[in-house]
Amino acid sequence: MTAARTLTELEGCVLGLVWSRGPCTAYVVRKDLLLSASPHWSGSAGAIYPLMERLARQGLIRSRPDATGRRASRKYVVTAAGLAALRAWLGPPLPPGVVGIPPDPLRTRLYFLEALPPRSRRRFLSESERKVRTHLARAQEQADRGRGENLVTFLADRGAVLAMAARLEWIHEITRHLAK
Amino acid sequence: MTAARTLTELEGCVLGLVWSRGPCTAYVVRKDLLLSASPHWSGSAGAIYPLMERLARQGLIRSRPDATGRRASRKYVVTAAGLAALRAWLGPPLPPGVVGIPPDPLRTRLYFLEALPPRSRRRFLSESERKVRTHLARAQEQADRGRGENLVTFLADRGAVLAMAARLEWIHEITRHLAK
DNA sequence: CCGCTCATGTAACTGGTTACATGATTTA
DNA sequence: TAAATCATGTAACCAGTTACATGAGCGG
Repeated sequence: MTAARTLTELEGCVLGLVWSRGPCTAYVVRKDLLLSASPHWSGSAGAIYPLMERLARQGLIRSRPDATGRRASRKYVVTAAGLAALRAWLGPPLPPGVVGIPPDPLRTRLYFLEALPPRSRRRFLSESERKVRTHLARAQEQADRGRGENLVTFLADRGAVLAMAARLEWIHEITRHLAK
Repeated sequence: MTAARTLTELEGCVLGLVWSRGPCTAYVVRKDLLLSASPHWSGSAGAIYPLMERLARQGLIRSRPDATGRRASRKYVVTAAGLAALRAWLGPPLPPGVVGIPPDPLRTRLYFLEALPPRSRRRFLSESERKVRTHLARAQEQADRGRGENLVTFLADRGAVLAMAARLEWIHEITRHLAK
């Protein structure tokens, strides 16, 4: 257990997943990320396995060999130090990177919309509209599915729904302004 | 000019900035990122200078020595190949990473809210509310400032405003549900 | 002239991606 | 039993961060 570093987003998230899943393998955590509604979480093996070793070496999670399978496998649990680190990562206090304007690759691109010829511009907007609408519907389904289960998870999923709904409204606003 | 890779978000953004600023130094680009409303763009020198060299080596931007100063300095412009690469990066087509649910570190944390003791939970929410509100106001100001200038820039800034407004609404929703 | 900020970098480090390897388990 | 998928990794690479260096111009 070396000196406490500040956790990256992925580290904090993985620590949180191990906390919420109880004793679980690295693959369970990985799957959660792979199946996440947001494409942001890649859940690549090359990220997860070394990361969890790292957390274990720092004493934030502990592993014991998994008896059930024939193959080498370990189940992880969060230690007391791990819970403290998770809480510190969660905040409060909430740093600017957490509460400030979040990144949005679609917004980033929009700043340079005029670099596209008019025809592509229109296609950019119509395709955005269509695809964002689709992803919004998917987010809505996910939230509805988890409605009865865990309230906090449902509320977190609602965040994605509201974010996508706002994005869709925004695209409509843009289209109106640029149609003239 | 080696074979075309797909650009990273930062590369695409920098290419776009050089395109929109006309001939400009690396520092001008860097400043734009440093002064950006979103904490996502760090604009660290160690990222920008090598990145722009990279783009130059690929023939996407071209530099000529800047005559005005005594010190070594170069101004960059986008080449024809650079404009093509910029347009390809902008899309359409828009990949899932661009139109899908964007990352939000606050939402990520919310999934694990129950790992906090009740008192911290309430502080987490009240601090979120307060800080998101502040950042929303700042985003609003930025949009208002650019209102008369460039329409597209204004509309892009509006995206940040709407995203933050949605976040604020979301926090209120959470607070209502958890107060009971 | 001294110190401060501007401006242009560089070097070391590191977290995450991509691609590969491989044994175990299931399915056709 | 052959093929596909599950599950657990590993190795090379790379983009971006942190921290440092350094000269130019400017305000006192």
